[in-house]
Amino acid sequence: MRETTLRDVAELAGVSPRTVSNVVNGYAKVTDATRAKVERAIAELGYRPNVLARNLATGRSGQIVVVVPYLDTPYFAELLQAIIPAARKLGYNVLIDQTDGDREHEGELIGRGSRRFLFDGMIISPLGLAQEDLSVRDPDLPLVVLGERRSDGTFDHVGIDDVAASTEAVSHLIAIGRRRIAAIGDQPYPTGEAAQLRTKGFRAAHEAAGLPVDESLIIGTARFNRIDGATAMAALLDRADPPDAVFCYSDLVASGAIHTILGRGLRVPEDVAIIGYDDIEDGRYSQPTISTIQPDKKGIAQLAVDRLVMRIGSGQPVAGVELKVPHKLIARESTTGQKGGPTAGVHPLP
Amino acid sequence: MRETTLRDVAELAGVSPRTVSNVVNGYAKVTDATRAKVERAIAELGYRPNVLARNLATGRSGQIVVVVPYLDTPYFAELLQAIIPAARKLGYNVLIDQTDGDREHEGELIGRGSRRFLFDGMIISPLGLAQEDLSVRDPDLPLVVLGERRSDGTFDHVGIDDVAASTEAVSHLIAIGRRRIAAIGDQPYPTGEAAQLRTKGFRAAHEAAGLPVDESLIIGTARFNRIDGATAMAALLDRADPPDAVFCYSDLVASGAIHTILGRGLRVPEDVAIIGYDDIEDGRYSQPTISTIQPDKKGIAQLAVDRLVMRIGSGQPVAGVELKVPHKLIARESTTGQKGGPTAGVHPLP
DNA sequence: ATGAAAGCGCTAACAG
DNA sequence: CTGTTAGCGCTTTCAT
Repeated sequence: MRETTLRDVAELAGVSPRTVSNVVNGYAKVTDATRAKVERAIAELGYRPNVLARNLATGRSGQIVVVVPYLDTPYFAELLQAIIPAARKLGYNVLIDQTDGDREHEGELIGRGSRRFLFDGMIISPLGLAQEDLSVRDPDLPLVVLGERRSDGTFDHVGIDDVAASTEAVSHLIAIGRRRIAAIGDQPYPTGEAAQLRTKGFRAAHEAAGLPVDESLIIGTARFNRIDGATAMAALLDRADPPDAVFCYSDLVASGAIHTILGRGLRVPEDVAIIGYDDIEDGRYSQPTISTIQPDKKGIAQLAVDRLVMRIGSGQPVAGVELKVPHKLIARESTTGQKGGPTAGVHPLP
Repeated sequence: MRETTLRDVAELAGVSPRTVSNVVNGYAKVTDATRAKVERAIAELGYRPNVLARNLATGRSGQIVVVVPYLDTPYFAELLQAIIPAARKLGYNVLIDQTDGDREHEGELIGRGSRRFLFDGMIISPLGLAQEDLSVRDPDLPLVVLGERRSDGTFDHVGIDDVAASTEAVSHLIAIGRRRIAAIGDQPYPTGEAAQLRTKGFRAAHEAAGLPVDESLIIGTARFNRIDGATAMAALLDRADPPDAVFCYSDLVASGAIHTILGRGLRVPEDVAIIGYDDIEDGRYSQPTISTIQPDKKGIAQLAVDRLVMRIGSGQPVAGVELKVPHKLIARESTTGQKGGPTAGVHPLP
């Protein structure tokens, strides 16, 4: 049995396809009488518009793609969890791509290539792409960039103020009396802008407190994973003069660092205080709970989707803007040492 | 400037659209000479086929949708991470939906409703849907179900042998000398089949060892999250006769339980041994590392995608089958107590 | 406010 | 092996 088409509906309702289309899309003005007739016909036939046909006719797919380096990194998973419903609410389906931080893969995506018609816009959290790479792309692709890049004026950028957030994190460590503070996660090369902003905050906090920065306490890592934190922390503890606090560039790094510290029989925060970044759910349940910088993930998701849909809607190129979303310092056991029940230190959920 | 179309290519190459289509899709036999001509024209014009048009013509979207309850649950994130490349390799794009375990939402999806033409098939990990609900659905939708359901013969089901795996987990606790073993995560109601299978394994292990089951040690939880584990564990420790081991129905539950135990100044595994389920990455880094049941996630992803694509390809309905994927018991510190470096107890990655 | 008709760009049945 | 041609089902300009 053939699927019922718009034409079938038109016939049954005794109107033209044009009118049915109008009713379905709520377009032009339609008499209440005809609208009722059409709607009855639709109900009777169980008609559902064929999205594929509509896509071809309109030249739009009604889909946006979200590109992240890793899906199983809690931060990105949590972000996606927020983006999907926000997009759905505006009538867009979400396609997901993961790139493993591969520069070529990311580059191909923003160049659009073979999947050109598959999505109307893109939200990307680049890892492998350097700042300049972002400018070499399909200029017609509506684009919103997440994380630590700067807009070149052709796309929007949504993120938190990383330097300010990092400064707060390190200032917090100083405020609780720590003086030998290490940083884990620096990436002093073109694609490591995220990391560099955090290092900048690390320095700023020292300067504000009138403390010198021990350069040897800034440890670089290729990625922001647990293993990186665990390894870097081991190196720090092997020193003759280990730090009494560490600013980790992600909660995952913090988790790895804590693992190493506890594994050596030392205590957190008594021997070494730890603060992370991202406020992933794990940090609220780890032992000890992890102090962190909490970006407003829902805010990021909502803003990114709103801007992207706006860009798609406006046929014209829109000037790219920098959008800052609020963040918050969440002090938990890994710096304060205060114990509590399973939800101690958890920021109240909305 | 108009996009170049297949017709433009045909013209430039001096052949018919039909031939260009053949070349692009590698369909019928084409002379090497004409193929070369066409390919040159394609390159010259920078032609990219319009997926939207192709979709309409073929009646297929080239997309599959993966439906999970929560994206930010590590187990699902890790599974998705495996599914996406597997699907991409077979030429399918992946749409992702999260349902929050909402029965209605899941029901609407397998009924297909308005997005009927948007995807050619579905992989779903149902949470809110009971076994019977799965049978009430669009019979033309190629479907592969993940997790703990049974096939009703119209769809495929991919999963591990939960009863066997659970039995192994509990037998492991018995093998290390524990006798008062609790279970956290039972769900004795229609949508709790996953949980019930694990409870079945829990009983089976006791029976095999000739141990009685203390029914009061089987704790129900609404979900499999950290907070559920933390709360249930607190109740267990409040008893006059607390358990000396706990089988947790997910690693997240285990993580919450450990949080509670350590928070009370008790030790894992000395005072209470813990084993989880799923082998999420967190478990390899938590303190202590968590013993668990490791399902072959890549195997599940590959099998699910393969079967689904096969179903889509065969126009005819295919008899649904039960597909079992291997699992493995991974003993880590939370049961063995052995310490190690950051990767101790980690199952070697492929 | 509604009808008629021309595509959107591709695929595939039907020749040849 | 290749050309011709008729749609896929919807949107949308142009009339009326």
